[in-house]
Amino acid sequence: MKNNIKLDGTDRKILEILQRNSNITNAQLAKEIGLSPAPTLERVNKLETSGVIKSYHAVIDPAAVGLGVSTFVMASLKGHNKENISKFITAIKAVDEVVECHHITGSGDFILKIVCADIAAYQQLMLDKVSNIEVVDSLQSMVILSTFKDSKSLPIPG
Amino acid sequence: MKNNIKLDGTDRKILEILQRNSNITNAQLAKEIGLSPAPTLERVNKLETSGVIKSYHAVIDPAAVGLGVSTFVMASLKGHNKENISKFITAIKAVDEVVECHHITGSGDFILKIVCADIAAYQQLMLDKVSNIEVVDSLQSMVILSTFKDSKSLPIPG
DNA sequence: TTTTTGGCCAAATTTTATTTGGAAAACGAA
DNA sequence: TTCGTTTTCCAAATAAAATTTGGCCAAAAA
Repeated sequence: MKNNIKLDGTDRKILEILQRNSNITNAQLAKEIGLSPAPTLERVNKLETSGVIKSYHAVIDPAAVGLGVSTFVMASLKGHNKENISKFITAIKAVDEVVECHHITGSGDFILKIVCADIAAYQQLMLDKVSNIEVVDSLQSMVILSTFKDSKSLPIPG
Repeated sequence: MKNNIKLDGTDRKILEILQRNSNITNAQLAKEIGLSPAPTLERVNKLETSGVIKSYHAVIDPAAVGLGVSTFVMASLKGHNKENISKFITAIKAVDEVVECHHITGSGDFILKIVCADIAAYQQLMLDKVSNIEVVDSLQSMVILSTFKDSKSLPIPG
């Protein structure tokens, strides 16, 4: 649903809270925004069906499940035409370890975020599943040494 | 809690499902993993208190709330010493529009992800809040043209 | 001014989470 | 193997939460 929904201050409060913690009960949410549960729920439902809220997710600790290496990779393609881009995207979508893929301005064409177990697994992955893609020209990896901020909250404009 | 928790196949199924959709009911989750609700809930609670599941979040559509510009920014600092890094991080953490900040290997020192309303707001933000930071040497922006993959699911190793 | 609309609340109802007690399987030690 | 211990599970009862309902009130439209 792509209604041009109008958000008021209460809606923005709801969005801020649910971005920070979506496991809050409706009753608690209602208290925090200063409404009773019924209209609170109605607003949340409207935000969901209108597409403002897209989805809800658990965030897991990568280290706790054996994922020790995260990287950003800048990828350039051999040609910048639609067909090559399409081939690249199709190939990338099939790789679970590639958790993000953005088309960007600047020297590279794409930036990827990749998560895997360790450096050995990373090397194997790049060789087998990324360098491999025929339309890929060059790749430049940046390994994440540590993450200082990873906010799940977008800054909703006033 | 940082117990060295052992995950079995059922735990991994739970994590996969909750990463994809954390709004599922416990009863439905139980059905999908092939257990009854009681042990399912017990497992989820254990995953939460052991720190494997860190948090739960709603994801909102940036465009729907008036956020039209997302970028990655590579930032180099004037010196790579602890004090400068610390100053940079403190400054960056105070900027809501900077949703991610990672220390990386390679030419730049940090990569940031920034989200804001439009190019004008982005320029203003960079001038006022980022270029400004005294320890910042150089900045290179990459504007996201489109996003083809933004998975909220980490690939949990078998 | 009257009507309509939208947003709200309190309370009833339905659904879901959570607890409980105990059965079966898995495991370890003797 | 055998006995005790621990772990994991289930069904059913209970508690908590979501959701629906009906109606009130205020703001906007006619």
